[in-house]
Amino acid sequence: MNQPVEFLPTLQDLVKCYQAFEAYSAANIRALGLTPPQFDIVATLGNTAGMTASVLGEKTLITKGTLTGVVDRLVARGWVERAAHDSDRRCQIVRLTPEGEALFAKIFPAHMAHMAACFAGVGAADHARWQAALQQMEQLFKKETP
Amino acid sequence: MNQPVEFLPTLQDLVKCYQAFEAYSAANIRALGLTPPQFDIVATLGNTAGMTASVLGEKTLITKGTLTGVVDRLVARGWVERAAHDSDRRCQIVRLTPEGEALFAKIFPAHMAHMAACFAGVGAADHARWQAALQQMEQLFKKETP
DNA sequence: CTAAATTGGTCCTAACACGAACCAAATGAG
DNA sequence: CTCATTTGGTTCGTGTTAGGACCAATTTAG
Repeated sequence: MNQPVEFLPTLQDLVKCYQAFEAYSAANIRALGLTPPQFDIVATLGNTAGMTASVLGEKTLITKGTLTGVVDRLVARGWVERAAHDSDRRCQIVRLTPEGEALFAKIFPAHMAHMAACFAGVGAADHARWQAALQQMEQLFKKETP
Repeated sequence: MNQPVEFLPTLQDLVKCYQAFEAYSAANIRALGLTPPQFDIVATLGNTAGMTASVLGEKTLITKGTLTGVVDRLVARGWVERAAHDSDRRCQIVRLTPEGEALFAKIFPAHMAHMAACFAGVGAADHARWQAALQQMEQLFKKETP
């Protein structure tokens, strides 16, 4: 263990890369009038018939306690609604309202275009390399997580 | 614009990789008794004579409004103190107390060891590939950020 | 079938994030 | 020198976050 910091530059690059992405993406989402978690939920619900809150939490990686509040604010703005589940009375189906669908149709393509601008001129080989690297690193952390 | 989602898997992998790291790291930091931002600040101040709040904010990527509160809590726990700047009366020097230095000496190596466990068996070539990939991607976002 | 364990959501607390408004000190232009 | 601008920090409002306590509905074990 003579070089305890050999991996630090790798981690610093990971953090800097992620934060650069996050800053770039979040600025546009806020300009579109919502917060990143709100966009995440609207994008996940778009073009679906809705899903239970727990499934929505899994897809968006938002914990259930947080999800309640985020969905509350989207309901208050009229973009999302809760409905009862047919067979399991514990479940809440969360889905977009017609206004929410209209919002999705407007902002989702806009945000995709904003992100696509970053990747102009990037080829499939680059994507393959990056995805391989990221997936390898992800496994490093997951294999140590109990 | 026929393939508007070609880059999406890359972004999803970035997010998943970062969140796997964050979850693994944060769990250990909380087990050590502080929050990730608090650890960040203690680690940044460790083995220094202190620095102004604005420099500390730049190094830790914590905005100044947030920094006030995080430093407040560290001061309340006796690990950090504020001192006047010699020549500029607007500045606050933030630095570790002796108790803060002792904390740093205890938890910083512990957390490094915890992170090093993930990278057992990873060679320099892997680090080089990953760092290159992350730096390339970071530039994609930075060059589009005004 | 009844009791225990699990699951789905909500509520609570402490902490963080960001931006904007604000104040005091320092710097600049005239 | 004097006023306008910039800089360093604090404060405030809204929203996000994790985790835990909690409750009701469901499933499992015996």
